[in-house]
Amino acid sequence: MSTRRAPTLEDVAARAGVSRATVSRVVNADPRVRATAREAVSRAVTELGYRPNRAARALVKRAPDSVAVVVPETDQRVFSDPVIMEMLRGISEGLEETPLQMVLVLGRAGRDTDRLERWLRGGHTDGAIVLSAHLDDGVTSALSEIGLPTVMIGRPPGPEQGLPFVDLDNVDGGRQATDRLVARGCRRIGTVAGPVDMAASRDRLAGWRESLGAAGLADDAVEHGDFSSEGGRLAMRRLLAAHRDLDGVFVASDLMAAAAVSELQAAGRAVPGDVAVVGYDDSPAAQLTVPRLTTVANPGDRMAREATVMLRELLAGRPVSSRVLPTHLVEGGTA
Amino acid sequence: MSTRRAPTLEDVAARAGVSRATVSRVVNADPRVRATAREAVSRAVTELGYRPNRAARALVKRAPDSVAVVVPETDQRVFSDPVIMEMLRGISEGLEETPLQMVLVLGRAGRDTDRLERWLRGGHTDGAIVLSAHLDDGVTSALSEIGLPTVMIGRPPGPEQGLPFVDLDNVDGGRQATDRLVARGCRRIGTVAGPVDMAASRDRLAGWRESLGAAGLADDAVEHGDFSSEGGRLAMRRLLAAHRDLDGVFVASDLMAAAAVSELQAAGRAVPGDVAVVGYDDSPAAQLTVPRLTTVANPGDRMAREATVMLRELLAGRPVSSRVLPTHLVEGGTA
DNA sequence: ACAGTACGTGAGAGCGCTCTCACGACGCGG
DNA sequence: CCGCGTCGTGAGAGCGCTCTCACGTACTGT
Repeated sequence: MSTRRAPTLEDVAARAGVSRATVSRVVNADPRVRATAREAVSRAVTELGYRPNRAARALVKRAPDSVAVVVPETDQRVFSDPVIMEMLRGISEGLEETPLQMVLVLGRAGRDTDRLERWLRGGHTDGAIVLSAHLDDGVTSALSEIGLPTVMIGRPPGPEQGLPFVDLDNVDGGRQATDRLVARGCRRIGTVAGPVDMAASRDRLAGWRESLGAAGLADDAVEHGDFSSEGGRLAMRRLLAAHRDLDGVFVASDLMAAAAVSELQAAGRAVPGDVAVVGYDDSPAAQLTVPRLTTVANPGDRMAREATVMLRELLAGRPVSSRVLPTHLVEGGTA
Repeated sequence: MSTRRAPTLEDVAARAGVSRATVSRVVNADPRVRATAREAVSRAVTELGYRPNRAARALVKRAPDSVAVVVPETDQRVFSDPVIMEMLRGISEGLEETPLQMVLVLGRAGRDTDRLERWLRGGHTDGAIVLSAHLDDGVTSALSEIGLPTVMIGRPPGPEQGLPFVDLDNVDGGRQATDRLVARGCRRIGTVAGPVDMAASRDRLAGWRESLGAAGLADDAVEHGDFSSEGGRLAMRRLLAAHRDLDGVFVASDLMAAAAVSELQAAGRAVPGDVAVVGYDDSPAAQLTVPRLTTVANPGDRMAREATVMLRELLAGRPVSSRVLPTHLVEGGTA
């Protein structure tokens, strides 16, 4: 019943009748080992159930082996955000072919910042990817100070910390969405924007303004939602109450857009007949609406994947610069 | 510009004028070091920016240092499930005070099972926690075969693999919800159940049946939804069409319940006046409804936290048995 | 005054692995 | 038949850390 020591290279070597070095070569697929020796080793490995000790290996080859994925779980919003999961998947896929492990670090800014910072300083990982949908929470400044190779997903709000980021072009996304409404002939275009403290919301709103400005239309019909379904419904209701002549609306998230569409229909407006709607995210869940939402692609997984590429560059000692990925409109039936 | 070697214990020792052992003691907060020595070391540590090498440390103290958190991302459903995030947070919190790192492993069953299994066999971590909201995907059997200390969150559907699990008492939850409707005087009670392939849905449905059976009421008003808002709305619509005399509904998730409430209201039924509704999850997002949902607590974070406790027992070599945590009704205004 | 007992410290042996280096056994051309 | 290159292999030196053990040194009690 004693938990017997795990077999080591030494044990395998003894069993196979070769030296440690040879076993190491076989395990690491070094070609210059005679076939007979290789087989003997392989047999010994399986017989003993040998598994290389990760720590020992990491100790000697000083290569990076793990990256922290920091999710500053600031509030309930992030929490229910499917995009977070999508990004995690993107990172996971981007790291798939590398020996890098993805160490998840959750923490609520404010409450956990100290702990988080201490942990990051602890040198547990060789790099970090920060999902920063939010206002600066102290973590980013800590990271840039520590000097840990870091990539931010989503342009950090507030002053630049000098950390490279990947982001999607939310300004252009908002513009494309609104351009579509304009091109359709809408003259009175409102927007259900996202939370004011998120860079993505602000950018989409800016894009909406730019498009309207270029078209010479008014840009005063704005209501903010919290990116949730219910928030979208309420914002749409307020928007409609304040501007009864609305014939087009850009809603800054699909979840909100789906709710907005049903709110409009409940109010007796045909979509897109009376009011055209463009959403944002191209999220699968919100594509169940009838008619299917016209929306803007917002591939969080691609962004995340890009972040892993950048981080690997950093780990290799090469400098990287921030990237802003293009978005595009996804055709649907609501605009 | 050469990437100079990171400072080691040796360097710190030299700078502080003590031995490696003393530095090690200071770093590890060993009390038996004279204050003066301790200060000298601390100073040297900060001056040099010394950070202990995790690999070396792990090599010598053969203590477990990381656990895999396997999220079998089977389909879109999990993806948008806020409960997953809640569980991740619970695990994160449960591991907070331990040296264990949380290594996230995402993988879609089927497509990624091989890769996942290979990875798990690779011995990258010392244990695993599996978020198993789904039908068996091969990962669990692999884990029980490998012998890696593992705890499942959510009772695995299908045959027991001998792996310990934590779960919430969904049968009792369904029963409590329905008992409430019965106690309120409802005589014609339907349910919007969850997906048929999930243990949690099946258990809640079973609880609903038990309660109705005990009360001598019919249990034929059943519709299934996919746990999404839209799915709940549609299921409610079908349920109402099939059973116009409904005076009570147990909806197996808050997201669906919120949609069901608005669907009922749209159909001209007062809630809870004409039809009483009980949801499930006590999710913050779905608590925004007016009136506030009467629902069943479903603390994923507590379950996850319990899983970390169990895993730590396993890692310490002690046997553990599965646990089913109690749930309770949360008062609201819809029943 | 001396043994006994802390207590703080340093020397040094590993932990399991990789990797360089050297060495013997070949095969080749001259 | 000798020198040379090639190939497969083993010996052994670390990687950075922890931890045991032994050794002062400074207290106690008698």
